[in-house]
Amino acid sequence: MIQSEIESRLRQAVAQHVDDAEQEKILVRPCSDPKHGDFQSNALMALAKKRGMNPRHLAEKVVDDLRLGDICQSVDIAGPGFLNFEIKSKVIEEALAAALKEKIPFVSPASEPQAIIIDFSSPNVAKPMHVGHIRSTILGDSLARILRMLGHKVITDNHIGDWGTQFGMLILGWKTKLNKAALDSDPISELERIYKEINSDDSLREAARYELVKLQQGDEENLKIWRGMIELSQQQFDRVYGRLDVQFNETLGESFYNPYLEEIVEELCAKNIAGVSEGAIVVRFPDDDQLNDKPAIVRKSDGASNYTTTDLATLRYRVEKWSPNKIIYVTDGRQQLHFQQLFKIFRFWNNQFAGQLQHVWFGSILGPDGKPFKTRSGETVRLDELLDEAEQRAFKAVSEKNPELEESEKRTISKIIGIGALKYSDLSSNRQSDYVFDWDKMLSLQGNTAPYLQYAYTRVRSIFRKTTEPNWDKVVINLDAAEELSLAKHLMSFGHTLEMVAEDNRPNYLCNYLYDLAGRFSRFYESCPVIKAGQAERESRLVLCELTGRVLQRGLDALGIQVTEVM
RNA sequence: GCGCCCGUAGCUCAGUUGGAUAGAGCGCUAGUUUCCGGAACUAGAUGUCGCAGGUUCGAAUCCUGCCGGGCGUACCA
Repeated sequence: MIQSEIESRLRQAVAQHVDDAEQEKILVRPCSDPKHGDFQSNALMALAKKRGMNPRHLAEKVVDDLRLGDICQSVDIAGPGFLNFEIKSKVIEEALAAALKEKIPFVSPASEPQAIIIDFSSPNVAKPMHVGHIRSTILGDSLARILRMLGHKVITDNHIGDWGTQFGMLILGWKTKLNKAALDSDPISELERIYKEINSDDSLREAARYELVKLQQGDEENLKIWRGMIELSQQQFDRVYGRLDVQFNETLGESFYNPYLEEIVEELCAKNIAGVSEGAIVVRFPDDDQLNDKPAIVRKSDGASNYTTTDLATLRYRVEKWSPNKIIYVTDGRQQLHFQQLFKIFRFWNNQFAGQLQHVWFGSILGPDGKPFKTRSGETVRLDELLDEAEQRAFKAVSEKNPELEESEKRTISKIIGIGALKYSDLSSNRQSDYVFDWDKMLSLQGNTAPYLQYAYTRVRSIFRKTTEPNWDKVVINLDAAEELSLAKHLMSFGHTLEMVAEDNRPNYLCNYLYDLAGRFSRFYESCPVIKAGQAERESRLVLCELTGRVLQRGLDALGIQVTEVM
């Protein structure tokens, strides 16, 4: 990568003048404004400031020692100490030629691959998956794809909610209220119905608790019912994940960790990490300004453990099984306090673990009224119904645009467009913002949407249906037009964009990059004829088309979105 | 009360170590098609970046205070 090459040479040059320079802060970025050049570095100003040096003077000395003649046309110092680099077009042309041979163009694998566990989705047994699961599922899957693309070993881990007091009610309902026919036709709705029926009747509370105790004590009948509910739920999960094209390496329920909960609480007490308070066992954080009045319960006063304990057991299991460098939890922002506590307790408890623990949180999905997204009747929106609607709306759009397509082809395309639009609308905004769910916007097929990117891809493919593919090894690349150079330079920063996404766990950087790419391609497409050009120019431009197509396809794939030849 | 997050164009949102003149889409106005998919492209108008201080050569970004909103805050996850 040219960018990282400039960066490493700049670091060397800086080291000759500032021996204690923070190397990792010396960064080279694409220019914010192309008139300044191709790449820029702002690092010297901060570096000089911290040491009371004159930034401009430092820049001059560093540039004197910087050997970039083989890459750069020019290296300029601007304003108070910006460094601006202009790349030789020959170097760009060589980079494109090299990219044609790379498996993933413009991406170099991480120099130190890491083992990273991503915990996301986490649906609950006997409940329908709903909009609340969509952000976690889509974000987590995208992060997994991106980290894998960068060469890391990723373990996707689905932590299923298969345990808790609700199972007392569900088992009681199963035994006394179950409608077999309804269970056969729509098991999840029936499970939801019996749960609600029991839950709304206070007189059944004791009986439900009794069923729960029996389940916890290993009663055969109740265990069988419980396993049946898990099985039915897993079928539902698999259908949804299949439609979303999401896969997990590991799927374990909370119940898997039940055998370890007691020993963990005892160990925490033995190590004086936890203590008794108001009948419960809690961990306190007296040394932490933020948590000193926020104890975490690890055993409730009724003797049962809660999710903090389960999560500790899960953490220990994962650390032992996978020895990860990093564990990422993708959940709603409302769980921030829980994860702060969890990570702190785990550090007290297991001080050998050197990996990172990250809580990657996201905001809520709101309806058009600005309140949490619900159906008109106030129910939570089921995920399968949401996917149905996305596909139906896309089908309508595809049918209007391309009525002559076969029915089955329209179906296939509208799945790609509909699911893609849904995913993209979620991934393209800053994950920490709440976002307003808007069908028309995500499928409006204009602006920063998946269909716009997919459309750009179909235009690339359309060109190749009308011409013969050149021998890529022999094409002489020659970039003259401003639109060609603008497109080519942007293509080159694909890998850097993925790295930034991985750094902050923010796929919206990639969305912005792809949107920018599609725009540059459209401008190139408008002003640079490909098929009608003479052979040399045509083949050179076909390289740009081919690489744009590959980067769009890989980039969308990193978001879990597919492309289509026609739409 | 305490903690976290948010407040950027009429609407929905971006904004990469603090960095160069704050950007998109929608909507609005005016254009572009003998040419590879017009689901496109070009041009134009629109901002006290919630308010007030501070740090800095430089602040939407960092610090302090205030206003407004969302969420969390011991036995749900």
